[in-house]
Amino acid sequence: MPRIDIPRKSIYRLSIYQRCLGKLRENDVDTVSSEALAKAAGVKPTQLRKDLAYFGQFGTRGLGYNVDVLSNTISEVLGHNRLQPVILVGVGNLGSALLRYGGFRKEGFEVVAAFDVNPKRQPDLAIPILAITEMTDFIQQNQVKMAILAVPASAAQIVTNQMVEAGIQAVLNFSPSVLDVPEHVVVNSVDLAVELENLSYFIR
Amino acid sequence: MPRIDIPRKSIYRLSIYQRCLGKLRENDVDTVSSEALAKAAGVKPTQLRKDLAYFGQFGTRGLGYNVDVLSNTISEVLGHNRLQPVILVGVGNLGSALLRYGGFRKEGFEVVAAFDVNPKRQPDLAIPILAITEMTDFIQQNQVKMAILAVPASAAQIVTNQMVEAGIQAVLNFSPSVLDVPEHVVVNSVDLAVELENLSYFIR
DNA sequence: AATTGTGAATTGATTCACAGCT
DNA sequence: AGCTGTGAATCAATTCACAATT
Repeated sequence: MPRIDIPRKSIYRLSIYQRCLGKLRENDVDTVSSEALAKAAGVKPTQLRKDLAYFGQFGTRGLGYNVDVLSNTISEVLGHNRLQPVILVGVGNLGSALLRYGGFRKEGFEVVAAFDVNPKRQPDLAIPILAITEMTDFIQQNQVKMAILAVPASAAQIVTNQMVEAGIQAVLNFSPSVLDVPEHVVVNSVDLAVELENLSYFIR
Repeated sequence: MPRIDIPRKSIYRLSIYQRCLGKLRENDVDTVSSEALAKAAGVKPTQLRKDLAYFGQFGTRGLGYNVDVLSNTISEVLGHNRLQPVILVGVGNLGSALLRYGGFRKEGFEVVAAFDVNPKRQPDLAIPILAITEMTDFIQQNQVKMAILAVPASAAQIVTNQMVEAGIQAVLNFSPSVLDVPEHVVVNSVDLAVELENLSYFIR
């Protein structure tokens, strides 16, 4: 599978298309043109078609795309047809908000456990909050591959090393720090302060 | 100022460099080479130099960069020397976590008010939570230019229109939707589900 | 001797333009 | 006739290679 040399941004856009297709589905639309879908996703039609072309041919010339078929195909490409288990590390403000945030499940992810240095009880949450010392075992026993990291910058690299050691292959990093990971591990960082700073540059 | 045609990613990286410089400062380092700083920021030295070159020449050949000088310069470029007021709209799980998250202030942003359809009291917060009907006036009276949007997808576009109408020029969007805004408004979107989906693609 | 600053080369992503289906 | 799929062309970002400077 030529996962390499497909632009990462294309993969991002696939998720956006997927969400737009979901809405069309709800409205019982069954066919959509690249023009209409692109508009909903905020991109150009040619870009949408190019993005899809990396994975095959899913449309019908003269007609457009079948909403269900395309949606299923994208699900398959993104590899989230079955529920993917995720752990969350760092149950501070942001961490606990993310736990409560239901949006993941709908998209095929399940936060199966959370870890913190001091695992104070959060009784309104269905998910167990465990001591960080139990993390390695948990990852290994449950074959977890994905982690959400919401610890302070000072702990980020240490915790990451531990997770990677235990078998984590993908990290969604909310800590304001640059993580150093081996080749085979993917990191996506969401840095709130950086996003704000970036915006402030663009307001003249 | 040729703010146009400077890659947006360069601006992002400037923020990262800035943070690394902060750490060096704390450790009383006063000179740093492009190589060392680039390493800390997770980029190549040439890229760092190119990024800086968009704005001028700040280094000394044979020596490197003065940490204070460079840091101040970047602050100036990013335009956050003075505290920038920000409003937050949508005080749900994510929204209230963001309010509690102190990280913004340190980086030059102050959340001056929060808005929600039903402004239930959150007594532990220093910031007033106001009805969304008061938003327009507040924006205009306080000349607020930046907003953090944390409402559900269904409300996102409507609220955005209202904010933009009132004078907001930059939006940090946490809602899972593609926002349609006029030319002069900047949007940065952080879509948690999309980030996870993206990661899940890369774990074979 | 060391390290920046930068034009040229390269690599990558987007858009165009149109051939190919239905 | 309409809309997809795609090679070619353009546009953008990164990296190289080295001249310039301290």
